[in-house]
Amino acid sequence: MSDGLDALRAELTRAAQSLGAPARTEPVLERPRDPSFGDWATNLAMVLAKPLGRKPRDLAQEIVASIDRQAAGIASAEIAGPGFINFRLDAARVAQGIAALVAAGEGYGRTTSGAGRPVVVEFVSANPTGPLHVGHGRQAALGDAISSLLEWTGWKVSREFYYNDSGVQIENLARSTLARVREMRGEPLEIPEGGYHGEYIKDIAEDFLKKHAALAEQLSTEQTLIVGDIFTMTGAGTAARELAVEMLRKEQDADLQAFGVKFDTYYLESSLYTDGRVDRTVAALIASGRTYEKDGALFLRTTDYGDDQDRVMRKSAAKGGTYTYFVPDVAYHVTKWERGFTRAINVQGSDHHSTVTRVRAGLQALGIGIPEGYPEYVLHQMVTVMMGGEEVKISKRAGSYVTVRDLIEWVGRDAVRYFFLMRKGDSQLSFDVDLARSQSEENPVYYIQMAHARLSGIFRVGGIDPASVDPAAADLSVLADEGAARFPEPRRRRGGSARAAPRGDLSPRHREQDPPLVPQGARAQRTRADHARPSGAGARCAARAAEWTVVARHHGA
RNA sequence: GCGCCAGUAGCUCAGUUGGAUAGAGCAACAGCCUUCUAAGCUGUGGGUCGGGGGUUCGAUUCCCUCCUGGCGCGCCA
Repeated sequence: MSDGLDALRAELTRAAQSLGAPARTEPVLERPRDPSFGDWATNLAMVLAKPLGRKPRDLAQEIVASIDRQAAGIASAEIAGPGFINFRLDAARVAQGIAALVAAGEGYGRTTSGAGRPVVVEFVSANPTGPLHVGHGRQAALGDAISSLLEWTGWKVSREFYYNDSGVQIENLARSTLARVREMRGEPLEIPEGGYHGEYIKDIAEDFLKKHAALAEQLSTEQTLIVGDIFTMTGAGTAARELAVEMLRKEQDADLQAFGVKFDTYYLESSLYTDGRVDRTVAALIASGRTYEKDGALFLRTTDYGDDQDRVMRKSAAKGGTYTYFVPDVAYHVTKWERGFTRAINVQGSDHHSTVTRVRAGLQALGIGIPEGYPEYVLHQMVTVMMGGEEVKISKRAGSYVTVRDLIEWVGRDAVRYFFLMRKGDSQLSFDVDLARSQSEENPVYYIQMAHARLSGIFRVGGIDPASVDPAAADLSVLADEGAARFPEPRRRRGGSARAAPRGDLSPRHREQDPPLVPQGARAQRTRADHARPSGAGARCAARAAEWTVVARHHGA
């Protein structure tokens, strides 16, 4: 998409070339720190000073003299500071941008830079061992926003959820369920070590009693509870596991639906075992010569790829002889590559950051042409939930942690998503439930909602249908602040001082300086009225709403 | 002890590839408004950019070091 500055760039490039600049010189345009300097600025003269061996300000003089203002679409060019050149855009050019914005409607700002290339974004990827917690919520918000941004810029995005439905956690889930079943049959409750204490396990146990009465009967007379991993457990263990995983997957799906997140694909870790991919991956890694056996365990030389120690792939017989977590994860990422995803992004909590090196090392050791930085990781810091000035840690249903569902019930879906995107992932996030619920200007969500409500109110009172406004018939030159036309670039706030206000600011203070309103037909008149009458409040609302939207998207990136 | 992330106004946070006088919201203070939704409007004050070195014409930004907080350092996931 053109940002309307191509003509200016072309003029600058031409001017630079005529001064003898290196062939690949590309003029960089940026927003001046202080809007009173102008709309755009370039440091071109300073960049050229060194290669040309001349003073920046002299070069700036010649560049300015050389530019064809008409062709570049600018009203003025001024030299400032050590050699910056400040530009003011031509009002007609700005109006063109606004007309283009209105014409493009909701599609404004879309680009095709992704060129339809495939990318898989993996996020949430919870164990099916309980309801989603707040960390999953942050991932869901981030992952979904990243996916939307990629779609917006022309990528073919697949949102993927990886189910860790194998391994020790699932064994614990099955054992916890059976412990609850026995409790319901009158035996003392003994939740196994590493087991799950949440209320939801009781629901599963109840279902188990209904569907597997015979197994439950048998269970109560057994002296020893099931042993072995998910591949060797039988009878009640298998039944409990299958039932629990099924119920919890349904529950997680319901949570995600309530959160408004939809996945394109769900990938089951267990399938990597059943279809032989894990074994094939291990065989390929052994064949690569990057593995060795020690103390009865199989190691991968991850230190060859920057890890601080080699990692166990297959545990020794004494520890069960199973594969460690990252082995199926490597096999899983091979499938992403083989499914044609030349780009893969994983959204995870920073508590998993130690797996990054391991997975990448495994993929490199395979030597099948996967790039070194594959997959990309977006790691986010931890979330704490605050209510009444204190940290909340307990959820009624999950027991030991606050769930996504809790947050949605407390403050609503949109507010939850907004609060998760409000901070960049690198920062720890304190989720203030009271703030998210409050109807005050301190709550950004409420602020945005009010902006929309007030704008709608203005149209309603004015008896105007916004859709009926024809920008082609309107005098857009009254809208000389080009801020809105620069979407999706994050808008720089213009500060509170009068000096900083751009030309044609629609605040009351500036209105009297605006050009007189000359009717050009009823429609045009109404269009101006739409924008001019609300003046300070309306324009500011719109600008702020746009800012928040852009800021939210920006943070999502 | 090692690795990753963070530390910017009273509070919560932005700050793009190294660039001009480091910004916003809220809070504080002053003035104004009481006809369109008062989320009032306008203005003012407020900073050793965690500390100290270094590179550079120029550092919140890059490098080194120290301090503080979070997370991770398992044949757990």
